[in-house]
Amino acid sequence: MKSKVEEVLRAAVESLCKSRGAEKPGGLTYDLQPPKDSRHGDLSTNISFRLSKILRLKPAEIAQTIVAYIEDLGEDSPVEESRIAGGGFINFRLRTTDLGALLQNIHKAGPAYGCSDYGKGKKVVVEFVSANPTGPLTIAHGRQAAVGDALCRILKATGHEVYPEYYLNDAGRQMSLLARSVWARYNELLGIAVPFPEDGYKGDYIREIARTIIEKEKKDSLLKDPEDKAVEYCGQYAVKAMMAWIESDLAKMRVRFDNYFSEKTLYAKGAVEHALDVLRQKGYLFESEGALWFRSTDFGDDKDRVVKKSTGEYTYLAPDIAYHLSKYERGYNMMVNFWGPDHHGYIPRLKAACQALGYPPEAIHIGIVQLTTLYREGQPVRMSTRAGEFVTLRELYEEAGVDATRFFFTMRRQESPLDFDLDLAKEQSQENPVYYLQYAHARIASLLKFADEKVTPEADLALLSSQEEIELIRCLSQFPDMLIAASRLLEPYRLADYLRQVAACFHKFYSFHRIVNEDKELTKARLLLSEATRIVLRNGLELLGISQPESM
RNA sequence: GCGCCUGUAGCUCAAUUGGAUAGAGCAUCUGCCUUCGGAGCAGAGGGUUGCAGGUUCAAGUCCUGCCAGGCGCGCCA
Repeated sequence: MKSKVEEVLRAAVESLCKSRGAEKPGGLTYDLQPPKDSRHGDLSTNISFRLSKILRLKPAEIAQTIVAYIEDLGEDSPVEESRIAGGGFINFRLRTTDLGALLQNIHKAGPAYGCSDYGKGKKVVVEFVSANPTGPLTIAHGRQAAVGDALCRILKATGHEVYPEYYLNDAGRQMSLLARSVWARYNELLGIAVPFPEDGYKGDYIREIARTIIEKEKKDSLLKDPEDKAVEYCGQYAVKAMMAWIESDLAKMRVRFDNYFSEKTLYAKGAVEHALDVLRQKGYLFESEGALWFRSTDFGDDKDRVVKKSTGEYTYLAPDIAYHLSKYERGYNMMVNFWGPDHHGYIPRLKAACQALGYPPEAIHIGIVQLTTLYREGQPVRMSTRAGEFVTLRELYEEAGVDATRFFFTMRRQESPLDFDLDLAKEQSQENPVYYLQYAHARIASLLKFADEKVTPEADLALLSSQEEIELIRCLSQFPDMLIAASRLLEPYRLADYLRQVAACFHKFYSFHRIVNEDKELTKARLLLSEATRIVLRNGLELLGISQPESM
């Protein structure tokens, strides 16, 4: 529908330009969108304002010419009415027959309604969570998981080829720290004193892992090995155990990854040296003070960065560059990373590295998912990683439920910090926004069951003429465009917000109008509208990873 | 000190990226159940968008300067 209006608008502008003897302006940008206030119409454009500079005419005059052109089309015009308001905005009201046809399309498309080919040709790797396997997932990771996964689902629905990926830091200093922590606990449990590493991991789960090693490996068998071998074994065992834990949390949260990309394999394949070679060949590496540097300032970073220390060791950046080169080499033409806020200073240097490797800057998206503060009885819940006593993601979803947890995590723009009200999330009542959506879905499901009549697309949709009905249809019509916006801006919260609107429109419609009534034709039309609403709610909730109950 | 982010109703947040009278939820108050699910609906109050300038047809949004808060600033990961 929108595209038809767009076409007509373009033709009108062309004719206007011709009559003024002006060139058709090439880089003209303008909006054609549903207005904030729906009383203005179904679609609204600011094109006259944009044209007025170029054509040196008053916006109102331009608007009049365009409206006249469209009105001359008569029956061929896709709009029923065009109006000028606010000094030059043009508001269009669509033909209601088109709105009715929309319901039939939704009915026909079913689960596919909302999908588009907007992202056609985009092969996108989405990297998120990527928590170090040195401890359980925290609620910070949980939010990244919910946001990242929802985004993957949305990107997929809008036609992107999507590859969710988890970067597994299974090498480097933190790994050896983990290994030595487990080793120390292992010995401790056997009554042997081994000094606990400074900055080691002190959580109880380390002791748990040590305990399982003792149980599985016949008590003290590790003691027979040379110590470095035993420590290495502890490390490997611990990573496996941690990842099993992490993966089971992710599965419970309905978060899917295609690939766990191991940092260790980068070293094994010589990928780090390879990546540095690529940079060296392009002239972005130099030596200074005995270290090897990457000239990231060529790409807007505020200082150059060391990639290989004077000791010969790599910095964290080096394998990361190699990892991102591998994304490039694996053929992805778009890259999305979600990181925690502690990494935000790291963005410029990695972006610089990606550009140096040849990624076009517009294909690189590195977003920050801000922290979550839990509230219980109005008080923030203290979290401290140092003491080893933190609220894990598991504790959270077991207490609040996966549906509420996922919804709360995604309902706000990800780059603003989130207050998570535990009491509210657990409440099975009107205040809880998750239930508001799910209730709407359940209500429709039960209604359709009650109606005892199959929903058919053959209905006289002109009968749906009340304000509440038209508002609802209009709301449903925006689903595909809304998903495209969420994709383009990489902001899943838009979907959460939109679904609340859908539910509100439906509840209003439901309380104003009796759906099953004596008028058979009207009943048919309203049932089709109800079913279309259910389809949008179902598809939308599915994209957020939230269940769609038939009854509650 | 330098850099980045944030500041919108009592609270938590929106505002289609420069568009029309700044909107939702919660909280407060007032109404609505003999009929399809009241986990719902209708209505009311609540704002100098941190402050002061500037840019233009149009500024919560852009530019400058202040004020307040958060984060980052290793040959750490």
